[in-house]
Amino acid sequence: MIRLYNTLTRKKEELQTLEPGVVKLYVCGPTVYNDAHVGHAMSALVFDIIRRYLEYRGLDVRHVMNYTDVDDKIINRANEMGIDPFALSKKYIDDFDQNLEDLNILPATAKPQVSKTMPQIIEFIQGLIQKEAAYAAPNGDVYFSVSEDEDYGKLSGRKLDDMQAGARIEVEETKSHPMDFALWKAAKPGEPAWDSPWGKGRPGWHIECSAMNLAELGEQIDIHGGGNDLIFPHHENEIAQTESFTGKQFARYWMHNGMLQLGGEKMSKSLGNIVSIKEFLSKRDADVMRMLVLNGNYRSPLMFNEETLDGAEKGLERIKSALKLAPAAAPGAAPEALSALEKQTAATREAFVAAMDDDFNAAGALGGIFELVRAINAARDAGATGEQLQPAQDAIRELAGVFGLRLAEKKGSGDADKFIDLLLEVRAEVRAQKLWALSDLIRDRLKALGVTVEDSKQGSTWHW
RNA sequence: GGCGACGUGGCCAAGUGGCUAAGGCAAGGGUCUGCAAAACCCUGAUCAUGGGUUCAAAUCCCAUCGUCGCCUCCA
Repeated sequence: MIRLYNTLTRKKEELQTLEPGVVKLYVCGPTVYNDAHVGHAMSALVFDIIRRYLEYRGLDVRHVMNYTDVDDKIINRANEMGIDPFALSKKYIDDFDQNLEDLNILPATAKPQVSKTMPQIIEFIQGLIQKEAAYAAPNGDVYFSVSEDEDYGKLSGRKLDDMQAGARIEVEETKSHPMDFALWKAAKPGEPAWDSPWGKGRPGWHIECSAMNLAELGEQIDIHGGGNDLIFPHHENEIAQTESFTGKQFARYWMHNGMLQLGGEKMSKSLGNIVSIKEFLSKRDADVMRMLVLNGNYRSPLMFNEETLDGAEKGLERIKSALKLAPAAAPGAAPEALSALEKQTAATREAFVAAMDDDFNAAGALGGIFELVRAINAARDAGATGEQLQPAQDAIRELAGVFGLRLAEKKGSGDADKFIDLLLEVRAEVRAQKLWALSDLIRDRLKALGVTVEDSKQGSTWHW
């Protein structure tokens, strides 16, 4: 039984899907006007891990992630750069797709864009007007009427009366309630615009997700996800729109990831404390970012700094250490040692599922994996053969695979490999003659170049 | 000011009523090694603070302090 924390009810609930064996998952994607940063990566990783786990548990996941490609920021930036807004958004959509691939994130099964969903958006707005949940203002704007919505505020736990007190002073005259939000914005000169019953214009931010959800997944979905900074107003408004339109419950479960913290505050474009995904990947392996996410709780803030990244990277190395082969001459481990390894393998598998079933507790599941790592390394030290280690190592690969970890060996510039091999061959001769000073010099100089040499009775190995 | 989440060893963090409070990183000691590295073994927290409920609380309730997010665009 899979349980997950539902923002709507503030409780963990059992996952019961609308259709047996199928999970309809919608995750809010980025507004594409700039390089995506590691905060976006966190969100994408969280839901990738969730998706992979649901699939591991035998569920068919229909995963939709949208691109917001019509927006003030895109238009402004394109104008600044003197280029077409669609050329700009296209570039950043391609970039983001590449970022996701580099991070080993499975592509969504559908990736709708606002600019390609315009008829459905207009139809949606018309429907809301017909139901008197929305109204067109004289200037060509269309607003959603929050006071017509009985349970507005249920996701974020806000009440309209409370919010009015803090509402901005400069309320637009055309709104009948200060909290009403735009479904359609009348075109201003120089902006991309589409024809509509209310004149030329473009959609507001929230309506696109409601319309794309409806178009891709239908009136009701299982899980709606996104960063917790979207709870209000974005997700609140999505609920208001869709439920007013369909008269049915929209998403059954709302899942929100915590914010990535850089220097004690949320990483965001507006604060300017950004590390782009591209920049991150030029310095560290994609697995490191994933480890960082796995070691935390997806709902909590995630500390992103050199110390936590180093910890994640070392932890990753530790998991990889379990995959090292047994020496060819291994004599075989004693029966007690082998049964301990078998026991731990089974225990780790069991702990993994138990932890992940409980609101995707990856950190707990990871703990079990590390215990198996220790058991494997201990068995190898105790003389286990490759064949004896195999089942446990397969379990590591399998479970790490569910997490989306690649566990690939670090790669240097491939051309150097055969020269390093050659150097170590020569060094082996030097060592045979017990010329330790020279042997150590080679090892130290290689270390300075990023190559780590490890000596053992069976010979020397190296890695980047 | 309002709403929400949270505060576990130096750092990251699991655990939400009851066996010895997981695990990773860092640190120290040891085994192995010519020396290192890797691996393995060993060492440390009574759970922000103060009350309360209970036979029993890190785990429930109240208060205080602190951190973060949202209330404007944001993953």
